[in-house]
Order: sequence, then structure tokens, then C-alpha cells
Amino acid sequence: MVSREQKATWAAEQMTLAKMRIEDDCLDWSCGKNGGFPGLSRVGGVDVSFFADGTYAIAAVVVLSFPSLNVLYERSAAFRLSVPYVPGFLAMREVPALSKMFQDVPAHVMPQVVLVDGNGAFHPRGCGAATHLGISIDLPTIGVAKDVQQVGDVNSSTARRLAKTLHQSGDWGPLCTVAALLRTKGSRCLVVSPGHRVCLRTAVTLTSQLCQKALPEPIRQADLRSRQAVRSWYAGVEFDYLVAPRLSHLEHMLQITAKNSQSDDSPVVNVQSRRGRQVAKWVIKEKSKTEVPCEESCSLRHSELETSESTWTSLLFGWICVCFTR
DNA sequence: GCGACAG
DNA sequence: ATCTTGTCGC
Repeated sequence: MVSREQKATWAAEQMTLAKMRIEDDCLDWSCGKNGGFPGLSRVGGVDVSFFADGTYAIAAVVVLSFPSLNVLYERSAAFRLSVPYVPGFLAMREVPALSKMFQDVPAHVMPQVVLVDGNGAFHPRGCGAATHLGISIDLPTIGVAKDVQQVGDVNSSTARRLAKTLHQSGDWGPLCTVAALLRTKGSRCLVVSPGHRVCLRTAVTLTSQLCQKALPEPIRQADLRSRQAVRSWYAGVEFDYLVAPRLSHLEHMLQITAKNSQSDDSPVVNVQSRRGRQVAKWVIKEKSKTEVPCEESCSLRHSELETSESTWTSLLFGWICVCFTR
């Protein structure tokens, strides 16, 4: 499906990105030792759901208040899949769309940390999707995977052994230096790894606090909403459509890095934040008019459909689906 | 050749 | 990831 050369190129990109990863807490909030997170008021979650035909998908971004976990912002948008899923290269498939979604998040609801489906630094080349996204948008990210990827000596049997020592929800233990196994409700275990700008301890502690159910709430919400979006699309609801970026993240970031290093040798952190703000210069087509960043926002903003005669019934059906699952 | 393989 | 029914329980 994907050429050997392509994989080599991707791997090189990942190794470059891995070097840019900030492995310590670099936050505008902190992970208190008493269980609190002073300064933290917004947590984000992202997920992607797929259409049956496998050529399109819907990316969802949600922002929840913390610690109350109410939905402050959510958006779902469709995009064309340009890359197949290849183990170890999940980011190449999902991150471009997710990254673009963050361009449109209003500053006043921009999350202070984002939870991502998949791995962060726990990755064969130290650059899972959470790390990749984090560096692309220059936000702290945490990787939360439902299954254990083989990384070095760590694999699913390693995790099974560790899982036996975790007796109740909230218990966790390190799988390696960059990943922990966290037990949540229903005896479920998640692999948590720092994506960008957070350390392992902060990543696990926060993720644990966010697990009202078996999954951390931001990811669960993004998951629910992106799936719902797919279903209501079949019922006639239309979505924003994201157009793929012209350059890969790495190409874009390398350009900016080069530009920055000409002018001065500023510290890594400054370069990072500057880079983050310049990452996106992409086009948005068919942007729907409504943007609803308030609590009562309905999960789906459908642009007015003025098309066929079946539209009315399918819209109604879509609404019923929406109401039914909430 | 065979098994492993985040979403 | 996705294809899918009922079922057990608060």
C-alpha cells in the first residue's frame, strides 16, 4: 500500500520531530501534588471517525471546562483520507486534519492541553500521533491508546503483567520511561504517554482525573461526536470540509525553523511557540457559517441544505438521531 | 516463511 | 477504525 521509500521518508520526519519534543512540563498550569491542577480550566480532546467507504473521515475537536468537564466548544469536519493506516505512522493519516481544526478554535476557548487517541512519545521513533500533533500546533498533548503497541521490549504481554498489579480504577504503573498503564472504570487499561510539553507523571495524573468513565472525557466526547457526525451525514447533515495542506508538517516547520535560525539563536521554547503560530496557512472550503462556542451548542452545525426533496426528512431524521443519543 | 501491528 | 443485537444493571 505504501512504498518502502515513503515509509523511510516518514520515519525520517518522525525522528526529526522527536527531537523537537519537549519532555518536561511546559505549561500555563501545573500538576499539584495534592491532586489539583491550578491554572487549568480548559482541556481538549480529538478523534477521527471513518466513513464506510474508507475514503472520507470526520475529525472532531472538543474543548471541555476543567474540572467541571462541560463542553465549551466542539466542531466536526469531514476530510478526504489521503494516506492509509500504517502501524507506526498513524499521525500521517490523522494529524494533518486535526492540526487544521485547531486553526479555527477561538482563542478564548483554546485548550491548555489536548488528549489524543494513540501514543505520544511511546512510539518506535519517539513520535506518536500525540507528539506529532502537539509539535504541529504547539500545544501540550497527551497520548491515550487503547491497545499496546510494540515499542522496544515493551509489548502487550508486558502490559498484561503490569495490569495484574493494578487493582482499582486510578491505579497506574510505568511501562517504560515514556509510558504508563492506567487502570480505569470497568477494569479497562489505557496506555498513557506524554505527547508534547508534559512529563509522564503529569500526563497520567491528569488523564486519570479526566476518566469519569472508562475513557478520558475529552476523548470520549470527541469520539461520540465524530461518530455521530458520520451517522448524521448519512442522514443528510452537511459538514465543513477540510482541504489537505499543501506541505507536510515537517516541510512547513523546517521552512520556519530555517527562517528563524537565520535571524537569531533563540531558545528552543521561543522557537517552538513562534513556529506553532505559523504552522497553518491552509485553505478552507465550504466553511459553514455557524460557530457555536457556548454550553448549549448543539453537537452538529449543519449548513442550510437547499438541495433535494429528501432533504427535509433526512434532516429531521438527523435531528432525531442527535437528540436520541444525548 | 511467520508473526506482529496505536487508529 | 468498522461491520452489529440483545442484554444485564443502576
